[in-house]
Amino acid sequence: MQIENKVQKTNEEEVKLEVESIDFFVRMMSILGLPRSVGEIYGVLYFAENPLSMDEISSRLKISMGSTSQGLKTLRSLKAIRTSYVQGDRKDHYIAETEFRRLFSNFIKEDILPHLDSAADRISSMEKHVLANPDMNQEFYTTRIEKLKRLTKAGRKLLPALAGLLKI
Amino acid sequence: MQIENKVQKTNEEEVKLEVESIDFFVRMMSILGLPRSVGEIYGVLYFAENPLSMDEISSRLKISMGSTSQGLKTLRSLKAIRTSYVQGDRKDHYIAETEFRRLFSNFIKEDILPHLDSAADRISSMEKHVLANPDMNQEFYTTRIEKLKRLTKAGRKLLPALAGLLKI
DNA sequence: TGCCATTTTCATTTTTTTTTGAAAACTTTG
DNA sequence: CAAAGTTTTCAAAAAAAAATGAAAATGGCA
Repeated sequence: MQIENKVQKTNEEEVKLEVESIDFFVRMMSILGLPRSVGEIYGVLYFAENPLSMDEISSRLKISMGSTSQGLKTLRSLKAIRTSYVQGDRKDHYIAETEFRRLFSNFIKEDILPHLDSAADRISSMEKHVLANPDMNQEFYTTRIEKLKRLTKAGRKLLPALAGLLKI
Repeated sequence: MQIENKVQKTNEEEVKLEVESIDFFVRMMSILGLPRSVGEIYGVLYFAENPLSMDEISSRLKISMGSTSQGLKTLRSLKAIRTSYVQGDRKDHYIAETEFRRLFSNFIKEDILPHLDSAADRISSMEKHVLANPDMNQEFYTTRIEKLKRLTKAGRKLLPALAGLLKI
């Protein structure tokens, strides 16, 4: 009981701040194509002074344990949060990882680069189709395919470097 | 009739190439959060040797005129396609813009920067809530807010520069 | 100007994504 | 090792996003 109390947002400005934080991260995450609940959870954790358990998160946000569990899983896999041991409490507790640099780097590695890999395969298969048919306007098609190659190559180089440029 | 014929993909390799192109761009666009139909349309146009009209696109893809019109609108607003006049045909005709550098730059300007603008407002409002309540752990909250500021500032600088780095 | 071809809009339907909630699977500890 | 506490999973429900298709708007030209 006293533990819960310590963690509860009691004053008005704190509540308002939390609401804005949630709103902020819901939008941020939605740019990255992540579901609402993921943004909400991160939003709560970002301004939490103490580690929060799953049911504290779930009840503050009024979302189900299922969603909360899923959302925490996603955030964990992006390394956007980490667990933290809390004395005398059996539940897992979570805190936000606030180094955005690392967060982005993980997002790129996990959610973007795999697409680029499969893109490379598809491009070389396109190439085969063009070469297989001498009737096709080779110059036109080859040029277009070259552009795709350059695009994916640039993406593969640039995106991982991007996180490094973020001096946050 | 003869015009339609000229434009029709007649041979097998061409058809296969088109299918792969569509698949490629559907995935690319979905990374950017754009709907399937937008990727399909761009995929058809990317390997089209001649400008295509809306109904050619719609019938090749077997999607409705409504979707096609919407998709073309999106692509136009991203400057990913442009119209091209075709002699003796009253319909509008479209060709793909293949400079990805410009394409990305437009995407960032149109779909990302507006979010960063509204983010800035929200952050300054968060700041007010923290300052309004002296009971709050000022150091903790101020640090977190600083991080958000740096994040959005970095985004605003980095993202537009990103397109410039793409030497495609 | 009025007609016809073409494109856009938008209410409705379809599809996809996300959330819920209850059951199953773990985990800790008495 | 059993019982209670906690977390995960997953089928079903709800919500959100996208596509359809028909009506409205637009545009060109005789």
